[in-house]
Amino acid sequence: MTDPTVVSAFHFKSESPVASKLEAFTRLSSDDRAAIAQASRNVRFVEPRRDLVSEGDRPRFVHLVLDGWACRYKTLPDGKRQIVSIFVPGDFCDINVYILKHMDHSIGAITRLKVAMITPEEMNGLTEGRPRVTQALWWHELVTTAIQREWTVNLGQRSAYERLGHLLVELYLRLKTVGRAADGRCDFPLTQNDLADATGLTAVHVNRTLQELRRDGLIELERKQLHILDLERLKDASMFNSNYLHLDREGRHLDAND
Amino acid sequence: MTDPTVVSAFHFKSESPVASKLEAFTRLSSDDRAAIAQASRNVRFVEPRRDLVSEGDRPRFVHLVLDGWACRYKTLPDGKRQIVSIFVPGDFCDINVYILKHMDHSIGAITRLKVAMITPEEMNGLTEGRPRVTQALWWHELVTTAIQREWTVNLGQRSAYERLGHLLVELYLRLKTVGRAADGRCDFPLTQNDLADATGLTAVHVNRTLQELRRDGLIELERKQLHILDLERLKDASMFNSNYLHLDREGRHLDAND
DNA sequence: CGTCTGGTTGATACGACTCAAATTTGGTGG
DNA sequence: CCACCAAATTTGAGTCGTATCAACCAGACG
Repeated sequence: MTDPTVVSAFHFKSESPVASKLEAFTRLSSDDRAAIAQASRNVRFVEPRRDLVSEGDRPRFVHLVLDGWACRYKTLPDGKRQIVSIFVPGDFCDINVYILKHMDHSIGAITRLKVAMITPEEMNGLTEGRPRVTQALWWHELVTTAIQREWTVNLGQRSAYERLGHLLVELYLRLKTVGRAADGRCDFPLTQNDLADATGLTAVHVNRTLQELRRDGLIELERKQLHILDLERLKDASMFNSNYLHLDREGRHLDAND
Repeated sequence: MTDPTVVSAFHFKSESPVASKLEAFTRLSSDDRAAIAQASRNVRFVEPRRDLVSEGDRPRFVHLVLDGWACRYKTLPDGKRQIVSIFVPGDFCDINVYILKHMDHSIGAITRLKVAMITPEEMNGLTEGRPRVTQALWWHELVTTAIQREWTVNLGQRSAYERLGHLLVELYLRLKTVGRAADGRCDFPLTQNDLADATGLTAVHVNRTLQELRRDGLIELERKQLHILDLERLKDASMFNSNYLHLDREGRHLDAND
């Protein structure tokens, strides 16, 4: 279906994904950008399917995803797993977590992951005297929890078909704001098992439902590449309203594509 | 089943519910308490089933629930409604919301509601020079989003029986930390319809499932009064792990009851 | 070339939904 | 205090979406 020779053409923006993300909310000065780079110079790599943070850990760093995908998940006593969030480049894991004594969930790498480890002191240094950055980080937190609420809606009210469609649209739009998606296409490293854990479905049912989405001409998904063929139709089919992403910055450049 | 003469004996604590809640995290000085009271003097009442905040509104105040119950909800184009959070006394609605342009959800009163309307300036005045309060508010936000994550798990992985059990335990424990519950008993103004919207079930199924919980001797629920007969068994039955409420303050007084 | 992970298919079972109606409860006014 | 009404709860019968279980297949990798 998709042309297999076209592989991952979306790393063209050399720009920092964090800066891109925060600029969805506000313009940053070059000093702001430099300060962000400065705070995130302590970098660590995590191999795919390994944990970055484990439930019960005492939080010591704020993590910032520089490259790759990760997920936040919780495991129940009976072994079931729920992915509660997905992190893409530019996402902070938990600004201010270090206030808590213990992590109540784990964070795992989906792909090979490049993350910045930021100490509380570095976070303070970053925000001190930079109200724009401080506000942008606040905005980031608010959007993160708005996404969490939308996931609650997704699981509570939408059918399997709508749930998957909604998740695909969300991830596509989030990747787009950090320059990792365009023209309906993006990398998509989640397995059907991951999708199942994120949507509260079984992998078997995810498989059949993805086939339906393909059959309806809404998506192509092959070899870890997602192609949304008709974003508007997919949005409608999944009752997607992007207001919860809060991308409506005043004076924001409106992209013609969508 | 329950003795109908025992009605709502849980308003015995005259203490401010906010202070109680924040003290689950840290000790407050009398100045801290006074400042909180000062910031929350602008009070408004909302009648049951009326909206306090509507989707699309520009946020202007931080709201603080002083008395009564409320819920955050989202409505889908097809008319379905998902309750994504429940607010009980002592809960802030959205610290820092005013950063966003528009609300992406509504907040509705379940009972008659007494809320404080706090301006951004008053919030600043409250936190300025009061690191303990600032930290406590941060903690409040972190716990609120941890609860949101747990709801995602609840909807994604738990059966109807577990979901309802989990929700009842959570609300009981939250009420207990603000002195509105004890001995397994608390006010419980949610209708079965509300429970359905919160758990992603239908009201009919909620009804049948509550009957199961009663039949198993786990709860009594009548006339807006909940009585959890055996908290430990109910926790087990619903795979409840309270770590996400982050009530593990160092040196915290341990209540013998549970 | 064998192994492994991820994806696909088929048959069957069950939890939760739907629709429809009856019953109980709580509030209101006469 | 009772009659009435609307809201909330309860019950029953039938259906459907998604889970379960069990194979099988394809490509990636060492």
